[in-house]
Amino acid sequence: MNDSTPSPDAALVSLAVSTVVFALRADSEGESASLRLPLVRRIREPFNGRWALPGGPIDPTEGIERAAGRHLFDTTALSPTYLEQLYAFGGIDRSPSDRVVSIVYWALVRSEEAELAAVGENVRWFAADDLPPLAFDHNAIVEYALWRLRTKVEYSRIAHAFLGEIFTLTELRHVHEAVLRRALDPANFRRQMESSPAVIATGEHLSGGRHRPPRLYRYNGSVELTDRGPLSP
Amino acid sequence: MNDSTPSPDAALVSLAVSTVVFALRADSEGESASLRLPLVRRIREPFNGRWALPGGPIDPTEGIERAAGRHLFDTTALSPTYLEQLYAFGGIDRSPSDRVVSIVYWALVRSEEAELAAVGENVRWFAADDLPPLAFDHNAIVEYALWRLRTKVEYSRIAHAFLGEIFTLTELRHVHEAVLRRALDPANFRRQMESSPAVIATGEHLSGGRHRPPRLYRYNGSVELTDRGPLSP
DNA sequence: CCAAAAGTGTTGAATTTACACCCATGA
DNA sequence: TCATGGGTGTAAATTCAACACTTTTGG
Repeated sequence: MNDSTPSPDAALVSLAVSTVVFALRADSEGESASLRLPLVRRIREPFNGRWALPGGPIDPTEGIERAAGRHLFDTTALSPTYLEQLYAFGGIDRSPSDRVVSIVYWALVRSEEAELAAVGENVRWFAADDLPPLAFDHNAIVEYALWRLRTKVEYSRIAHAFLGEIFTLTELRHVHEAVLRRALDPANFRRQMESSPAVIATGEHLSGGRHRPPRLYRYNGSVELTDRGPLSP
Repeated sequence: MNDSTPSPDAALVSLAVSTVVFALRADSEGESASLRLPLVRRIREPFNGRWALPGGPIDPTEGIERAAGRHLFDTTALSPTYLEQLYAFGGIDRSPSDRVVSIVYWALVRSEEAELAAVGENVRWFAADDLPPLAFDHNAIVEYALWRLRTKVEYSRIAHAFLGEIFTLTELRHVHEAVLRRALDPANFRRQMESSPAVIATGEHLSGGRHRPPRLYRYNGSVELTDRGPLSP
């Protein structure tokens, strides 16, 4: 960026965005849920026919985060509740044909939103920890995104992005448990959450369950969801 | 990256790398040290004459991290001990003339190494928390890099990258104190470091000081410096 | 009234923090 | 021997983790 004149070689490196989108889907019959992500089938070389992360080139008139959101919506009809930059991948052998630098985002969507996704012959959901061989270096990218999600759940409030406006602490705990793949103590989890300013009891209760009606909570809008990089404010 | 054919517009978005380099310099007369970083003066529009982060375009035959290191060496002669990707900046109004996406790295260099930097009319060191108005969005980028450095010092062992092979715990503590800008309890700091596998006592002592000779330590090479992103292994 | 989830209380362990105090050296 | 930084000991405060126990609902 020190040199404002694009080098004559600039066009030889193409720039693209991709997004790793996570949703939570309740396992059949069980209480637990598992992480899933949407992939799109490639319809040209290289890796024709393989599954890949949704994405595409950057339009010169849009910011890169916006480009990620647009490609995601165009291919899957998804609008994530959370979107953050993951990493820029720029190794020279990522693509066998051309040289591509990919700026990858990761995103979270609510389960209801995930239902609306345009699923079809060329768009499908996969279990995040049981993927087929993907195009390019996308398996490694998903691994890294999973690591970031699991790390960040423990110190930020991104888990809320999987839920709606109003939720019970048990629902929130189930999200944490599904992401971290281990059971959490309900009593201690409750105290942790209530001691943080991020969640607020509404005073309402959820009726209709088979047992004691749990309290309902909502997000504290004045608390930032999490740091989303340098451009948050 | 889903579309392997570069769009006809690809050349309209140029791609560059920049690096925020931190070094520690002892303040005159005092015990404390302060963070400094090298900037280069721009010699063309836009922002002609302003100071900016070292960087430049990506060569199609090199990886982006390598490109960052190369530009850094070419303009300042510095070889950092630590280099990690910071963030990709891609807003549409970053540059008044063209559209540039910058992948920014941050780096640490040892003090001795910093002495060797090619300082001149167009390369100078600045105090990290007292910068003039820089070109583009570089002030904001440096702020973010500072935040990352301060955050990461607390849970990783990157502070070692400011020191040589062998060091005393007091030297290491001074690094932490300079980065965090607050005093740390020597007794507790010592225990923290010794309880971690990252540092190992050599058994040697440093003689020549004015007081009791302190023990010398070295890094534990088998412990990763810190996570450097998805490409570490 | 019973089963089961919601929610509270309590205790011991582990960790953090503050600070008193002894040690070893050069001058 | 004294000033000073190197290094150890220790106890209070805080946080964490495990789990017993009480509450509230539907059936």
